Amino acid sequence: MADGPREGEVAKQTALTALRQAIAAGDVAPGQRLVESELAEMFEVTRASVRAALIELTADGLVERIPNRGARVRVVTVDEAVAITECRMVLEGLCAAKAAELATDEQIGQLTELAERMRQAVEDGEPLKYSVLNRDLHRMVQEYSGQTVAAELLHRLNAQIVRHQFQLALRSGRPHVSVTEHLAIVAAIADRDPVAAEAAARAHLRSVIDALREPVGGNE
Amino acid sequence: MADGPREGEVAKQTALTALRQAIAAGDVAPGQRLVESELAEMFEVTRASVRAALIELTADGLVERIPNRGARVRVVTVDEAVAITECRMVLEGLCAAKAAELATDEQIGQLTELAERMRQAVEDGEPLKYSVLNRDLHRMVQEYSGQTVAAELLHRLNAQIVRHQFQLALRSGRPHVSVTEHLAIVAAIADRDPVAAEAAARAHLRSVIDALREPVGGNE
DNA sequence: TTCGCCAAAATTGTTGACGATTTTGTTTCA
DNA sequence: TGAAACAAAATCGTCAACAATTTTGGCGAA
Repeated sequence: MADGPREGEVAKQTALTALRQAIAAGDVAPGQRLVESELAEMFEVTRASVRAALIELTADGLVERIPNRGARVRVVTVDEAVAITECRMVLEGLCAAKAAELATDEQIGQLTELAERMRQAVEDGEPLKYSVLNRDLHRMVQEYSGQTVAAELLHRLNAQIVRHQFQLALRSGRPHVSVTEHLAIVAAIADRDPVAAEAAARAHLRSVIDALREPVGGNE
Repeated sequence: MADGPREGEVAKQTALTALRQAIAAGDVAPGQRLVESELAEMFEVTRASVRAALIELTADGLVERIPNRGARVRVVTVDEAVAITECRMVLEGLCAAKAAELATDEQIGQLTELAERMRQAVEDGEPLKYSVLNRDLHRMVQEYSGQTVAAELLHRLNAQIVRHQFQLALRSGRPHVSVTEHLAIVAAIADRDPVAAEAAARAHLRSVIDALREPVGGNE
């Protein structure tokens, strides 16, 4: 559970980061009511700080606030998750294309090295490790693209669907189809081919969308 | 300038809408400091309400807030405007493609009618009218795409670059090149051709990017 | 019983005041 | 003269109390 204020941090930041983490970790169920006074006591800050944090989280799309009726963690339906992933698809496509244009040789080396580690992780049957590397790869492509605006948008969108992404990662067989798509993205960037890179990124996200739509498959 | 609180509206909403409008209308210069107590007095609300509004506007990317040092309206450089428009490019491409898939016959009728009015406005040399119709068209495509997530993202991105868009609209000759691009988008949607619609939307935004990069041309 | 009404409780919205931090202007010393 | 140290002002961050709103539970009448 969430603990008290961290030393040296201001109150609002305390509440903000604590709430963010609690939502991301699933400590608070989707749809659960977030009573300001409760949170204030829990995080050992005042209501004003909690309030400020809730307003910010609302803007981030993580919580829902109804006037005079309080806040609750927003429930993201599968349809919404699909819509969000469609946006991710085009935005990550943009990043992949720009990364193919702008990445330095050293950055491409980092990417290919990471891709190899991903392949290895799948081969060794380590889905957790693969999941971490997966996240790293997406972040790396965003960074190397130089497109901070798209990266920022993607960061927000990802925060909204952590739950769905988590569920997806648990599906058996998912890493095997996913890894080849990732390798294709890296290969296209290494080839300095923006069009192929965008196509590969979009193909990957398209496959994620299809997986989201499918009924829950067997988990490992 | 902004007036006092509107009857029946809560204080925070008052401050929020007033500030939004003031920034959009350019009543506050970019980079100008936004002192909470000043705004509170100006809008006749308390500091807490102004604070809440500023936090929300910060999340929207309209103002910048530095801890203990206050808020100021964010200045969007040309480079940032380009990056934002690149994101708009892929997102509007997505909307155009989905609109081509999902739009009803009646909605397509609305689009073609609007396109005709745009053509007419350019022919009659009414750039202001064209600008309004332009905005309407983009909104309509977003609505008909059913992609509310993308529409929401685009709404935010547009709010950040109103100043640049305004400057762009004043350039002579701009409507003439822009209108054919718009007609192409509508035509592709009417043809129910998602690929062509996306390509047309992206071509249009690509042209906007090029225009943004050019030094300020002759204004009318 | 069931519906509408009213009062009590819970919760959010607002307010003014206090404390902390940063900036600015001034003084002092090398 | 120039820079460091200090003091004062401005401004943001936090707090506890109060007001307004919504929800909940009970009561009585049809």
